[in-house]
Amino acid sequence: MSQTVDRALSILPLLAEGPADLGQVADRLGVHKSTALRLLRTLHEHGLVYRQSDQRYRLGARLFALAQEAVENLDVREIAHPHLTALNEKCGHTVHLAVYEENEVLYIDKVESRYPVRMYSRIGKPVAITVAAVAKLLLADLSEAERRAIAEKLDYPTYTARSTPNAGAFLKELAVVREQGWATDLGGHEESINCVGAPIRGADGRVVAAMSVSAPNVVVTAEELLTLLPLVRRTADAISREYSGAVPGSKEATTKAASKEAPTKEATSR
Amino acid sequence: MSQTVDRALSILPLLAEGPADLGQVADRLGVHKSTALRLLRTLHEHGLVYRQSDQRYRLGARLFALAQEAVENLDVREIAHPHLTALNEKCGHTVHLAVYEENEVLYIDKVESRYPVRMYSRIGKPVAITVAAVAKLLLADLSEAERRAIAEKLDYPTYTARSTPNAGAFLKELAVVREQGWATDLGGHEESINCVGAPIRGADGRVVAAMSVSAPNVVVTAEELLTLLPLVRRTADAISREYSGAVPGSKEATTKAASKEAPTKEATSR
DNA sequence: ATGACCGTTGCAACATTTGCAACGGCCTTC
DNA sequence: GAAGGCCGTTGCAAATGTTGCAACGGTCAT
Repeated sequence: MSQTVDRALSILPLLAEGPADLGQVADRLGVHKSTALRLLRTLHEHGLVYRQSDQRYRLGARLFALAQEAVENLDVREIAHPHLTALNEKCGHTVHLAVYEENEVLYIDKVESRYPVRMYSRIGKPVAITVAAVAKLLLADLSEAERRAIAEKLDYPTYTARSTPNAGAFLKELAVVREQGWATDLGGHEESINCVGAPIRGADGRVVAAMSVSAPNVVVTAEELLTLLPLVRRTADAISREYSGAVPGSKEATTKAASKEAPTKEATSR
Repeated sequence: MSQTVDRALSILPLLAEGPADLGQVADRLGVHKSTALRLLRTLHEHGLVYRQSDQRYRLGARLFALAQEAVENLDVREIAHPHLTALNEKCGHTVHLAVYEENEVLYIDKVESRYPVRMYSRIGKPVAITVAAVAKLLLADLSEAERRAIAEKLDYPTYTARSTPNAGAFLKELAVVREQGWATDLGGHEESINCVGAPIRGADGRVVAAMSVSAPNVVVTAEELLTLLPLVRRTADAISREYSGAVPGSKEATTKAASKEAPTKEATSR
């Protein structure tokens, strides 16, 4: 819609691939060097882009700060986190939390099977959408039209022999997941890894996030992992309750945002 | 420099505070709703902004994906290398760069005491983890639980009389290193070789790599080598700064001459 | 049903952005 | 050591893209 901004923002994914100099940026944007320079300068002023000592550009620290702030503002994550760590302490395996947004499923939290986390670097990663348990859970909650539209657009990579092969199989699987209220990924992404997952629902009953427990074959068999299902579902339900029940006030789930939002209007400065 | 882009980017930190609707964004930008709408649309197309079901805008998913990708493609070695060679030219000794990975510490770069190097044959080699300065630096940053777990599992070969003898001594040494922010290896690996090292930290303050300067006794005594410590630390800090990217608002004092940095943000029109 | 609020769109005037050409620094090459 | 090439940078005029306005349609509360 806005050409200038569009060009400027196109620089970001370009730089995410690796550092680039002015000429490269200008070329890939299809604009003059001078134009690219001005865009980069503006990005630089906002800290989204950083200039290294060899004069090449790369993504800047502010971007990470923004991403982190955004993650923290996702209140599902805030509420879920203690439950996830508790679950991890009980079963010892890796626990994931994911949300659906704009045709993507992303991990927004993770508790490693050992360490107490802080790995902000790992979260934010797009999920293997056609096979992951959390992805199935999140997509299964969409309307049939949406599900079909998305299923058609997806690629179906054959990670393993058990990967979802095509749109038809995927839609069928989603229907099953939708019906039973939980999902698995048994070696569909990596041959030796199994997952069981359950949905987290908001006050209106819609799925707002999904969680899963993952473990390698060599530690527990798929059958053993499935025995954790009740525990996983109970945890997910506990999160759901807390998530939907926490806000006594108005309509929806935007908990703390509403509290200090309304009065501010002039309060900004520079 | 570019007004349009400048406005669009100003929306991001605004949204980081919490979700906002079109009117709020327009007000705080000081522009018309229609203008704000078009900017938001462009941001939305690029996934930097997400529109929740109540029509308000939030920071979007691609922000995470970008940060994630950037982190993965961030090459410490690439950034560090010029600094390492510069240090080598100043002091003449061998300079090492190492990272921790999967219970191992590996050299990932090395500048020989003479030649400008391309000795990639040596790098990739596991480090004597119980004695090397870089190993101490990398392990010292782990959580106490992790440190202990690793210390227990390690062997403590007696390379020399000064080698770290056992887990207890190692943990104690790690505590010291963690506290003082630098490390040494005085004849712990080879009787006649001394090292001083310093950590390289990422944007979140965690140690992502470690560097050290090594020299044989016959060239410089341990005391003389220690006089290089400030230089080593300064180099490591410079690499850290460059690795994490610049801080947005303030001035930056990274490398050589900050020749023409004058144009502050006041230069804008109106 | 009425009014208010909010997001959205087409349009014309305007300001902003764009590409160009030229400069200066740095490095390699002859 | 000079010549040539490469890269980032700047001022300028043309023109393209952006802006604010006014009006529309939808939703919600009165």
